[in-house]
Amino acid sequence: MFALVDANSFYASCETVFRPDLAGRPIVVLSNNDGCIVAANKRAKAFGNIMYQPYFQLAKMLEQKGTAVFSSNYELYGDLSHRMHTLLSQFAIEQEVYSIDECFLNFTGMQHWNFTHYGQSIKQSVMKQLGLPVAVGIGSSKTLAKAANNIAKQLPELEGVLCLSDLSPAGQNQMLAGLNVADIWGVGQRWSKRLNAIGIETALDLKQTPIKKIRKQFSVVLERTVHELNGIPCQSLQLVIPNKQQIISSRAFNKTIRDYKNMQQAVARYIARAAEKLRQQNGVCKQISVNIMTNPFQSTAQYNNWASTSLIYPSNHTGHLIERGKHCLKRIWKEGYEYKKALVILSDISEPGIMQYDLFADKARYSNNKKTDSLMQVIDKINSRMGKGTCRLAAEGNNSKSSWPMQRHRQSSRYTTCWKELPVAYLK
DNA sequence: TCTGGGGTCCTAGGACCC
DNA sequence: TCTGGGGTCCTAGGACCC
Repeated sequence: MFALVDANSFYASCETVFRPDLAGRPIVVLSNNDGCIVAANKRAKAFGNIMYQPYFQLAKMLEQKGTAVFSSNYELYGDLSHRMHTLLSQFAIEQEVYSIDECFLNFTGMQHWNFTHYGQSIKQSVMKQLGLPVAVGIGSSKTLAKAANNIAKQLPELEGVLCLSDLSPAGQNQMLAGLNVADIWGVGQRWSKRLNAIGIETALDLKQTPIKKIRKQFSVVLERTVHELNGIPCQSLQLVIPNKQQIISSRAFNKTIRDYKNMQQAVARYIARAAEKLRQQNGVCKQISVNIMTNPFQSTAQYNNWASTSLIYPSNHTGHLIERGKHCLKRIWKEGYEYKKALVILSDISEPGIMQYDLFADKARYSNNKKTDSLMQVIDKINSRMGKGTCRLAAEGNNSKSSWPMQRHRQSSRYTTCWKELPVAYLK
C-alpha cells in the first residue's frame, strides 16, 4: 500500500505561512525574472487559465482582483520542503521524496490500519506543525495513490484524504470515473488527446482498456500505467536518490546580450554552477554542450545554435570545463544578434576513477590532479559558508552578482534561513 | 518593456559486427 | 533472375514528470 502526500499549491502556501494577513486572498508566485505564473492558490486559479501564462499579460487583471503576487523565493520553499519531508518520514518505514512538495510513503505491512483515519492525522500534523495544507492519497500502486490524491483535492467532502482501498470495487471505479484521463500520472497532453480520440475519457476507461491494445497503440510506459490502475504495482519506491546523468544550467538574461565577452562570462558562470553540482554528487563529466539563443517571443532576427565537445579526461574542474565551454561558444557565436538565453549541459557523467585513459594525452592537465581538486573543494567550502559566488574564477566576470541581476521585484523574506529576515512578532 | 528551469525513460533507425 | 540471420551500440526524437 502506498500513500502520496502532496502540498496544495505549495509555493503559494509557503508564502502564507508567515503572513496570516493573506488569508482569503488570491495568491500567485512567479518564475525566475518574474516571467510566468508557476503557482496559484485556489482563489487565483478561479480566475481562469492563468498557470504558466506570462505575468505581464495578466498583471493588471490580477491587481484589480486584489491578488498578492510574489517572486519565487526558493530559499523559503526549499527550507519548508525539507521540514515537511522530515516530518512526513516519521509516518512510514519508507519514504521517497518525489519532488519539492510531494513524497510517497510505503504502508506495506500495515494492512490492519485504518488508512483514511491515518491520512487525516498526517494531514493535521503537517498543518499544525508547519502551517502547510496537504492532501493524502492512498492506493495499492503509486499511480493509484497519485490518482487518489488528485481526487482528494477535487472533492471537498473528502477533506483532503482518500484511500481507494477502503472503498468497494464499485466505489473505487466510481471515483476513477470522475477523474479525467489527462489527470493520471504518466498521461500527458499528447497521449490524452490520442486516448480521447479512441474513446478513452476517464481513468476508469483507461483502467478497463485491454492491455494489448494499449501496448500496440502506445508503449510499454502506458501499459505499466494501466497495470497500476488495476492495482498491480509496477514501480517500487525509489529510496536512494540516484546521481544525475546530466546536469543542466540555464537562465534567461534579464537584458539581452550582444557582446561576445559578456556572453563568455555568462556561459562561464553557468558552467561554474553546473560544475559545482557535479562535484556535489562526486561525479566527473566527459561531455559539455553549450546553447545560445535569441528571444523566440520577439519578432527580431532569430538565432539558436548549440555545440558540444568531449573531454579527453573526465573532469569536474571548473577551469577545465570553462575552457572547453569557451571553445563551444566560439564555434556557434554570431555577431549582431540580441541573445536572450544561454544553456549549458554537462553529460556523460561517471564517478572519478572509472576512467579510460588516453595513451598519448598529457595526464597532468586532465587527470584527478590533487592540487586542482583541493582548490575546487576550498572554493566550494567558501561559497557554501559565505554565499554563492563569493569565490569564483575570473572568467565569470568580476561583478557577477550585479551584472545581470535576476528580476525579483516581489520577493518575500527568507523567514527561516536568514537571521536578518526572521519574522518579528509584536506584543500589544 | 515583459514569456522558467530543471530532469527521466523509451523507441526506431542507422551503422557496425560475425 | 536470385542476396541470411543473428547481434550491439549510438543517436535523435518523442513522450512524460515537477
